[in-house]
Amino acid sequence: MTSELRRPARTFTIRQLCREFETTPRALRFYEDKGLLSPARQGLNRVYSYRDRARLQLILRGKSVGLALAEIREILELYGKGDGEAAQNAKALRKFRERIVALERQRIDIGHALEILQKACANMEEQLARVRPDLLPQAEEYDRMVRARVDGHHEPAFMR
Amino acid sequence: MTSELRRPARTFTIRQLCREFETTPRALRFYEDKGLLSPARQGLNRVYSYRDRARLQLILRGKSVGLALAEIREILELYGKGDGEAAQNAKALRKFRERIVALERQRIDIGHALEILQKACANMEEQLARVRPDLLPQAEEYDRMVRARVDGHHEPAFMR
DNA sequence: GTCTTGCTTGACGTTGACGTCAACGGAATA
DNA sequence: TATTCCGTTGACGTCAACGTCAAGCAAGAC
Repeated sequence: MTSELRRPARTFTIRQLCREFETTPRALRFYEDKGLLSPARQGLNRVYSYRDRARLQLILRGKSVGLALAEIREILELYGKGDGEAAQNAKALRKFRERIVALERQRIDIGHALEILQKACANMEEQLARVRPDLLPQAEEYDRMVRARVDGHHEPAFMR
Repeated sequence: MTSELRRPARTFTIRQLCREFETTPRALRFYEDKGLLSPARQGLNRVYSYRDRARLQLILRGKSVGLALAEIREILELYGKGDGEAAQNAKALRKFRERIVALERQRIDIGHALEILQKACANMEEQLARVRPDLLPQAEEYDRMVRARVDGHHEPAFMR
C-alpha cells in the first residue's frame, strides 16, 4: 500500500545514523527528548526506520539553514497527522520565507560590519606605517616583540 | 600635559551613559565585572570619565562587528599598560582580520542557506500549484484553513 | 517624615543545543 | 572468564551576554 514495499525493511542503530550524518548519539537523544524523533525500541535500544532517518535528514537540513529545533518540530508535527503533505509544505513555506528574510537582513549586517572592519584595518595600517613601519608586514608577530619601547602615548587610532 | 586640558572635566553617571549609548546599567556593570571597564567611585556610586566613555564606545563598536567581550578586553588591556597605541593597534589589527575572515565565511554560509531555501520554496510552490493551487497566493493563510481535506498522503516535497 | 528616584550588591534565571559524567546492562570477542 | 563495545537513563555542566529579582542605601522633593 505504501512505497515502502520496494525498500528493504532495514533499520538503523543510533550510531549508524550518527556516522552517516556526522552527529552524536547525544544529539539524536536530544532531538527525541524535544519531540522531533520517536524511534521504535527493541527492549531499551532505539531502532530507527527509514522514516526516522528521513526525519533526521530534515532536522539537519533545517538546522543547516538556521531553523531552530522548535521550528523544525512545528513542521514535522504536521507530518503524519492526517492533513498530509500540503499542510506541511504550506507551513514550511512560511517558515522558509521568514528565514530568508532574516538571513538577508543578517547578510546585510555582516556587510556593514565588514565595511567598518576594513576601514578600521586601513586606518590602523596607515597609522602603523607612519609610527612603526618596521612591524607592518607581519603585524601578527607583534605579540612576541612587545618588549620594544614606544615613544608617545596618544589616543587609539582604530575604529574611527 | 595631556589633551584633556581642553575638555571640561565632566563625568557621567551610569544612566547617562546608558541613555547615550542605548544600553542598560546591567550591561555596564557586567562589562565592569568582566574587566572591560573600571570607573571611579564616589562612595558606592560609579563615576565614569571621558576615558571610560571612550572605552565603552569601543566596547560597543567591537560588539557591533561581532567581537566577543573577551576579545575586546584583550585589546583594551593593552591600552594604558605602557606600550601605547602601536601595540593596541597591532593587536586589534589581528583581531579584526580574524573577524573579517570569519564574517566572510559566515556570509558565504548564509548564501548557501539562501540558495537552499529559495530552491526549496520554488519546489514547494510548484508542488502546491499542482496539488492545491487554491491556497497558493497566500500560503501564509493556510493555517486557518487546515480543516480542508486533502487527497493523498505521500512523502514531503520540501527540501529536496 | 515619607515618597520617589537612582544607585548599589548579590544571586539566580534565561536561551539553545548539546557535552560530560556516573552507573548500569547485554552481547560479542579473546 | 574477562574485556570491550555499544547501548541505556538520568542529571548536571557549558557558553555568552546579559535579564530579573530581592533587599537596601542616600539624596532631594513634597
